[in-house]
Amino acid sequence: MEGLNPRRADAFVIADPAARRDIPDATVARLPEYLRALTDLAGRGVASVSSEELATEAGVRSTKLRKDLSHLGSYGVRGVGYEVDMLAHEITRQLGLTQSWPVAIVGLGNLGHALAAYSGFATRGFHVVALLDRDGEVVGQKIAGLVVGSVDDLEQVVSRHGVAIGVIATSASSAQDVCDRFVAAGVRSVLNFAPCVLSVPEGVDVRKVDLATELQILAFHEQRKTVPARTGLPLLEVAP
Amino acid sequence: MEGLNPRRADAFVIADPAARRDIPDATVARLPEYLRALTDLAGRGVASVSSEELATEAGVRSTKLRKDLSHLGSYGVRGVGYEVDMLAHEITRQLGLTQSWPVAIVGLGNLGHALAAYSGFATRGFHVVALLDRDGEVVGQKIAGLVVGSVDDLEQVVSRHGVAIGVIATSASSAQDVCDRFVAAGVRSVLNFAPCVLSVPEGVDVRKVDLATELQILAFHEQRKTVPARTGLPLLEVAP
DNA sequence: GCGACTTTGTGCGCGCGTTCACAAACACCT
DNA sequence: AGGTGTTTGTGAACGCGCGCACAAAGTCGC
Repeated sequence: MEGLNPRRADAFVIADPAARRDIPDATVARLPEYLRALTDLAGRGVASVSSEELATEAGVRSTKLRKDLSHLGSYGVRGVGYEVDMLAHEITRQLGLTQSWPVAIVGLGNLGHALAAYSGFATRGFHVVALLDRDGEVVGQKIAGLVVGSVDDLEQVVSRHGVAIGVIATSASSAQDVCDRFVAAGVRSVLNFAPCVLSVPEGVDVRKVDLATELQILAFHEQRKTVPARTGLPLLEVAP
Repeated sequence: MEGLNPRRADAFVIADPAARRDIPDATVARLPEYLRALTDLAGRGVASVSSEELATEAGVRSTKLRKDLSHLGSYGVRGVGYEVDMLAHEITRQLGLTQSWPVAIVGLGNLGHALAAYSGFATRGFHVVALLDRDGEVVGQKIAGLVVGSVDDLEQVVSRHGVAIGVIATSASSAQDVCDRFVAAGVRSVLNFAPCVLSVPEGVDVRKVDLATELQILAFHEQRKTVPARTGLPLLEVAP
């Protein structure tokens, strides 16, 4: 695409148009969904999409999609749309998924077990390099093609495999300890499935996924649906 | 649990101070975390907390916590703090967790299996009433004390158990179909683990959890940390 | 080659959410 | 009782993100 629109100054690096401009967090959070939609479309043999179609596929409004994409640069063609492969590649690059990131999973209970076997990781830019557990019963077992190691070797595993992202699927009581050791070993990105808050130093990112939390948020809205006005009683109508 | 929060009320229920004021979405999303923190504290025997302590426990700033709580009413005592039990009960009530919600899980692959066995559901306001799968190989198996039923019986299961929340842990290709049947059967809250967008009619809430998405967001930031300036080429160094 | 049409990219206004600063309210001490 | 100290609750300012409206830029038909 560099060659298409370069009206001037070909002598200098035209590549990376708005390259390192900081991308809003809200946009970053949606890029994976766009990438997934694009991958779907590519799989169906679609070569080109309009922002309207892609937005529908990704579950957002087309204006929002276009504004999001504008932060990456100008990769569409007016009057036509976006080339699927090219846009997918660009988002892949922006997300840093041109390489596959090595991931370590600690805690192989029900959830950890499922994560280890989750194929979505491998197909979307990650590969699990190590499984660690505290329980001697679990250590040594083979899960999803990997032998579970002892959590005692965490530092060694991190440095040997260059683990970039640590996944914590332990109980809440062990999570902070595991997190501290990840951080001490140099890991600066953590995905936490334990229902607790992790404290980390500046420069370390933590994302939390709590299944019960999601259900509770749904419950809140569900309750408001099923009980339109609390009960029959005449609530005090405080006029503002 | 109905007995605790009786609909009736002797005409003058002063309780429900700012009762049905609409609570901002951002606040609702944090209430589960506050509840978890409070439950932790109660378990440790703490009877009273300041907003500062509770905020630390929940991973937010105290001002944000206080503003959030102010939307529920005035449950603190100035100069003292919040009574743990009372505040926990109030949040529980607001989230609609005074009752336990019946949940059905469809799709018992790795993830669905882990969800079925996840104890966090039971302890935090939900109980799994049914497990459904399409695969005849899986149907009939006993998982976490429940016999897996056929997805063909979905409608029947929903109405018999009064399923309020449907959890979709199928492949992306089956998710929309399962969702449609949930909705048709009267379910208005769906938690989707499949990597795809679900379209639902007005009045139905869908929350999506995508594990790969979370990792990809982390990868974006990780990349920006490890590659301060893109690659070897002489990028324009915009001095900050 | 030119006009009509389509679709992208973006400046602008608005609303929500977060943070700050401070008054209100309560406990405790003398 | 009154003064002091502590902590809550909230009005107000600020910043971010979303949606709208429209200009820019390309394609297509004739």
